[in-house]
Amino acid sequence: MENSQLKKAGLKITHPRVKILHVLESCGKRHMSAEQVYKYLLSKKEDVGLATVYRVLTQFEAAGIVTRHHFEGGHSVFELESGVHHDHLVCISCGKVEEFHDDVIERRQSELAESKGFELTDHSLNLYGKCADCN
Amino acid sequence: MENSQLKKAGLKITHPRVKILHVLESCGKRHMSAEQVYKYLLSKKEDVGLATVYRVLTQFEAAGIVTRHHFEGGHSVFELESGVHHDHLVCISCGKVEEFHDDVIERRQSELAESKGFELTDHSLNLYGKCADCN
DNA sequence: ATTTAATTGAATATCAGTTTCATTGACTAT
DNA sequence: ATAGTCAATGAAACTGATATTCAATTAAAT
Ligand SMILES: [Mn+2]
Ligand SMILES: [Mn+2]
Ligand SMILES: [Zn+2]
Ligand SMILES: [Zn+2]
Repeated sequence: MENSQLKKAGLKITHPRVKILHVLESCGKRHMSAEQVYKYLLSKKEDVGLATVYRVLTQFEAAGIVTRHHFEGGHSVFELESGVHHDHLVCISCGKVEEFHDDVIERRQSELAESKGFELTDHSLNLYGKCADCN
Repeated sequence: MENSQLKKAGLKITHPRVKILHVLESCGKRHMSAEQVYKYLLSKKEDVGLATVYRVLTQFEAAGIVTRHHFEGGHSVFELESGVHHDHLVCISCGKVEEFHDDVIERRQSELAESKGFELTDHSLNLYGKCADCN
């Protein structure tokens, strides 16, 4: 179960870590801010401090358990690492997030970086617009 | 000269606004944070408050005079609106920023959004890596 | 020159996120 | 199971980027 993930990452099996991981796995939203995770836990009467949520999410990121994204508006959102790289399409009206992966774009990015002499380590591609429901 | 840009945007021609616009046009760096603009002005003995720099840059953005970007690391960077859309390649080591435009990527983005039923309004694509000098 | 509404700088507030520190709790070795 | 040890926690204080408030100033209109 979840605990093996923590064990493998060299993290002690603590109540907050187990709960936070569980939220990410089972609450339905794939992309959540620290604030959202915290409030969700509160609503479930789980007693976890906000500082701990931030700390644990950062540890999970370092351990490769989650990925952090910076969408518009400053605050980070986290999602369980799926193992498959993808980018995001975000509805500016309702906040819905769709994921996509496009080989053509990925390849072009690499070519571009190479042509400028850059050794690419990372990229972020976010498309913003209004989703079908919000139009 | 610069003043017509302000006039056109319906902004009064004030000392801070003229100075800030002038920095963006003539200081050499195309991409600057509010902090950088502020310090540059200080170094030139121009007496402009930091709050004003933030305020004016935000007004310039609303007026379409500058574009704001959110690169990794929290703080916004601004550049004069060139009229030509482009994306960015950022060196994570020295901070150098290269601009690029790729029709293939742009087209694919539109297609992707459309296929998901999104009406695209904006996007941000940033590539991060180490530039030739930093390798 | 006078009027008036916009703009400014300094100080204060905000907001997400981080750090500190005393307390609690998870593993380890009996 | 028990005790010992060090990591993890929660609350509160702090941070850094940016926004807001407000009294004083200033650009434009008269
Ligand atoms: Mn995702
Ligand atoms: Mn640019
Ligand atoms: Zn929507
Ligand atoms: Zn570099």
